[in-house]
Formats: sequence, C-alpha cells, structure tokens
Amino acid sequence: MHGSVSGRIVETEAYLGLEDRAAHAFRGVTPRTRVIFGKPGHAYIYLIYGMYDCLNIVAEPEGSAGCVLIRALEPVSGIARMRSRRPAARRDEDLANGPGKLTLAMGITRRHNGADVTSGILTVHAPVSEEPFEIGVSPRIGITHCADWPLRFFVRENRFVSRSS
DNA sequence: CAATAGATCATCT
DNA sequence: GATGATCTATTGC
Repeated sequence: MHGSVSGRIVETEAYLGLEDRAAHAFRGVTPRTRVIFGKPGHAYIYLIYGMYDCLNIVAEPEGSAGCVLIRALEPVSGIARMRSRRPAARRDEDLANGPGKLTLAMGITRRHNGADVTSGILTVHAPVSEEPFEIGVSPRIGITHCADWPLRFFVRENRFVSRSS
C-alpha cells in the first residue's frame, strides 16, 4: 500500500471485563467504556496520564467487555512518516515500541475512538519474514491490580517489543 | 546499568 | 480531588 503507515503487531495485552480490576471496563458502562461494551473490531482509544493516547481493539461481542491493547509495532511501511512524527527516535525499533509511542508514530488519536478497525485505519500484516517465531507470555505492564495475570503476549526475540521478557 | 521524578488532564468518586 | 493500561530525562550506584 503506497503512502500508508503500517506494521506488524508484535506485542499486546488483554484486558477483560467485570472480573478484571485492571481493566477500564471493570466499573461497568460509563461514557468512556461505552465503546468497550460495543461491537468487536472497533477501536477503543483513551488518554493515559494526560499525555498519550493508547489503542485497543474491542474483542468481545456487543454487550460484554474485553479488548486488546496494542503495545508495539514492527514498522513495515510509512517509516519516514513515522520518523517525522517522532523525530527523537534514533532507531526504527524506537518508533513504536510502547503503546504511547505507537499511536504517535501512526498518527492515531482519540479522534479514531469507536472507529471500525476493519475499514481502513489500521493495516494488519502477516509476519514480516517466513522465520518461525514463538509467542512469549508475561504479566501486564504498568498496572497495580491483577499484576500477576499472564495477559501480555509478545513475539519472542523480536527487537521491536517494548521489553523482551 | 537501575531507580525515580515530573509532565499533564480526562475520567470517575 | 485522586488516580492512572506512559514516556523521557535525570540521578545515583
């Protein structure tokens, strides 16, 4: 795709519903969490720490809560544009190796909240190479509740993840 | 290296 | 009014 900013997702975290104290949806439907309880395949985007937007994909049927936080991306196309949005990044692997950096590099903001992800704002890539890879599992990063739940998933040995274990 | 501090604001109590 | 699914710069060993 010419001119598009795209990449391979290499790190995610799952956030569940009413049983997951770390999830925004834990407290039920509010103006903010409305999207999480909506249709799957839509983007839930929120502001974190007053500074960064984080991208999630709603993953449960309408009426129940659950989403996947997209934490890191291996850039595939539009790398020059990502660099222009994140001039401080010195290496390609620093462009989108964290949820806040990722949205910055891709130009995704809360303006996309609720958007249908299957209709073009994201391009999902198959693995970049034919090399086999393994999926690592670990606790989620930066949370206080349910801190030991193994709900972070990442491509092992991949240098674009935010941390390797 | 590892640990800590500060920036900054929408959301919910 | 307190909190937080982050990031960067800075301090200290």
